[in-house]
Amino acid sequence: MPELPEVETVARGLQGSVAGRRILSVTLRETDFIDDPVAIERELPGRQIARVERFGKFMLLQLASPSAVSGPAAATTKLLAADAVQEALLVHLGMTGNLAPHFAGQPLAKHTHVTFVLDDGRELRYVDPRRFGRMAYLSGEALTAELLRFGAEPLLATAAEFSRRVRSSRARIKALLLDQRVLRGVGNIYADESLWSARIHPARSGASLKSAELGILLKALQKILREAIRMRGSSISDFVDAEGIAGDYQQHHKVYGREGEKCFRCRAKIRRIIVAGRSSHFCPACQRAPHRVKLAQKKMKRAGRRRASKR
DNA sequence: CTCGATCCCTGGACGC
DNA sequence: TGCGTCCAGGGATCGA
Repeated sequence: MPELPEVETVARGLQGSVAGRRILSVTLRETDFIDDPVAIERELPGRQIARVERFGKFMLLQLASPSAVSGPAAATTKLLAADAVQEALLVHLGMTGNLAPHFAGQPLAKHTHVTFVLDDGRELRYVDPRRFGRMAYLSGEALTAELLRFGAEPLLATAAEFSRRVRSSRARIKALLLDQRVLRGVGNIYADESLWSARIHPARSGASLKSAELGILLKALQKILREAIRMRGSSISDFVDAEGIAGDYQQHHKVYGREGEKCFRCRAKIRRIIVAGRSSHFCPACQRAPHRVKLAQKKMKRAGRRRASKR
């Protein structure tokens, strides 16, 4: 499941392997995950991939304008701000997406939905069994508007702005971490890992959190994301990067996927509950439940006893 | 505003 | 071996 570190790993790989290449032609197969397939077929052929960057969980394949001179200079032009990008192919990997170059002669993997033929005998192929991904060609104001929907980059966010966004909401912190309008790029794994690190229960409301706690949480999140990027992401299910290499960070998960195992800090059993519709892994001893969760638990226990005594 | 529910989709795990 | 069922979760959407 590609989240920020996994997408960063793929984007860096593509920046190294396909930036500067020109797209000669496009072949689409399944298109239900593409915003406007016709626009892709119309706009991409003949265009040069100037640069590949990550934006939240998206990859932005920035396109050089058709008249631009190809070559190293064009490929290394640094994009300073999202609103400076004129045209781009947005690619979201969803749960099972993979975007990687292949030699043209190689057989097509099952679920290959998009093929971009490149000018060097390779093809950039998008493979996505579940099609939870998204692909869109956007330019100008439409591109700007799309990018503005998202919150701060987690690695660049300041404690003050993070704190402001979280504390003004009564939603649960787990939901807020997953909300791409608050921070862009955090998914289920890194939300759980950072909450464990900061000893915050996933069901705490944003408004209930102290600024100091949120400062610790953001620092923890940033440290975990940087570490995960260094290890090329977490490979659970079958994530591999643009070179086909698996990540290693899953070896370092402290709570994700460890239900029933012992907490590395206090040896209590890691629990899994559903928060914000997602599996949430946490240590019940290190991450204290908010009052209303405790009340709900008591209520359930009372109900359980009533049922038992009726028989 | 925030919630849960539902849907999208396939593959892997699991029980029988 | 095969078949049915459940689950994984990022995101959109809808009604409460």
